[in-house]
Amino acid sequence: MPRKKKQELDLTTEEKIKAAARKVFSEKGYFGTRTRDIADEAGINLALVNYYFRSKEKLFELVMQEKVYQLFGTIIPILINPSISLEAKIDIAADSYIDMLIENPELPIMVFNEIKNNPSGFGMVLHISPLFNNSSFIRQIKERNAEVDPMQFVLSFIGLMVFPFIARPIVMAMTGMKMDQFKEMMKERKKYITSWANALTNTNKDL
Amino acid sequence: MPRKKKQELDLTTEEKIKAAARKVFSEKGYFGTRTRDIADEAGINLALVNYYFRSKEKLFELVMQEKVYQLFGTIIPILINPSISLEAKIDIAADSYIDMLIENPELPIMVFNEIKNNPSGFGMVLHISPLFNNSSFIRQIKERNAEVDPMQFVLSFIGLMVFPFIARPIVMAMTGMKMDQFKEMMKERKKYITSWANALTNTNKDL
DNA sequence: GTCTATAGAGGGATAGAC
DNA sequence: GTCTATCCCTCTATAGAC
Repeated sequence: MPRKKKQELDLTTEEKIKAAARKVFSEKGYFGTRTRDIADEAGINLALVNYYFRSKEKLFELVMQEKVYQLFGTIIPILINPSISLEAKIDIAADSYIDMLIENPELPIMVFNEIKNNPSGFGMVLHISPLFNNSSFIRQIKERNAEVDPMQFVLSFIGLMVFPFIARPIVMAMTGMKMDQFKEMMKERKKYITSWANALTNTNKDL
Repeated sequence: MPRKKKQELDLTTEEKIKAAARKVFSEKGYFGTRTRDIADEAGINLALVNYYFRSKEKLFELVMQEKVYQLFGTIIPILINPSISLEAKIDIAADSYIDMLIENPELPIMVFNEIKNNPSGFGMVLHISPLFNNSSFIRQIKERNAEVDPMQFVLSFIGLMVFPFIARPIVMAMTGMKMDQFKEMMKERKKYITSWANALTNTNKDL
């Protein structure tokens, strides 16, 4: 394998195609993407897409598996780790998860939309993650405030972080924000989310 | 126009096609939909789709305009109405908006995804809605708690209602919920959202 | 208005040369 | 491994009979 000899920075053809596929599938979705788009983006020939990955569908499944793991596999391990306190989980998750989303702003809408198109296909990916059912996160929420439904809280906590990215085109259109400003706003949002998440677990005090 | 003579419940062909288009476009998106799917769903001939609506694209734009109005046009008037108090807005919006979403669970993901594919196309639809910039909702939030950024609050409030519908396939897969249970959970969620939204505007008390 | 038949373009996949 | 050329199916759109 003498491929690293000449140009250290160059990717293999296979990696070029995968990188192009990640980009184009994210932007246009499965049906909106033509294999020709991927080949052009990768700067290689159309036939090579099928040479390395049997079909458009196989390539898409590969990319989707990565995306699903990126979207869920990065936050669930934090939340179900029994040796981290609830406050620390909220802090760590809000900080690192939003950073990840800022780097991948189209990840949530892409994953949720494509899963809607093929819900059965991703059951296997998700059974890795028993977030509900006796995870430490759920137990910690119950201990903190027995009147808060843990599932409602999880939905709220994740939603507070993820939703702005899904609504991003609308938000930017309505406010006139540019991409940089949006990202700045999301960094600013971290502190709201941690304080609000802490408030949410103590709801009744406010009523 | 003797079309109501025989069967009062029957729709005109044009309405049948539009209804079918709403359903199929919602489920499969623009590129995933074939005009044949719409014709089959409507129980009519393929050629009639082009007879009544010049093209697939024109029909899609028509449907999208309806969907965008349904998703935003139903909540924004409530929020910017100066004669409703902040608490009442939160109550009314949480109640009626979630009811609407329960009736149209695929509406948010459909709209957000298709807008992502064509952000420029919907600028005109959205300029109707100056939600930010001196609306009564923004002013009321500022008055209530000067330390809460109104935009952050709006994002949170809308997100708490909308996000579960976007994540619905995942939530159902992870919890084993059926559709009826999901809808029940969302009705239950109304009271969390109102209490949490009230708590969010008073964040600092909890820190 | 509604149908059948088909034109015409586009796109996934592959054969075969190099 | 990489390219060119092309097969062949699918899909939008329309022509034209009824």
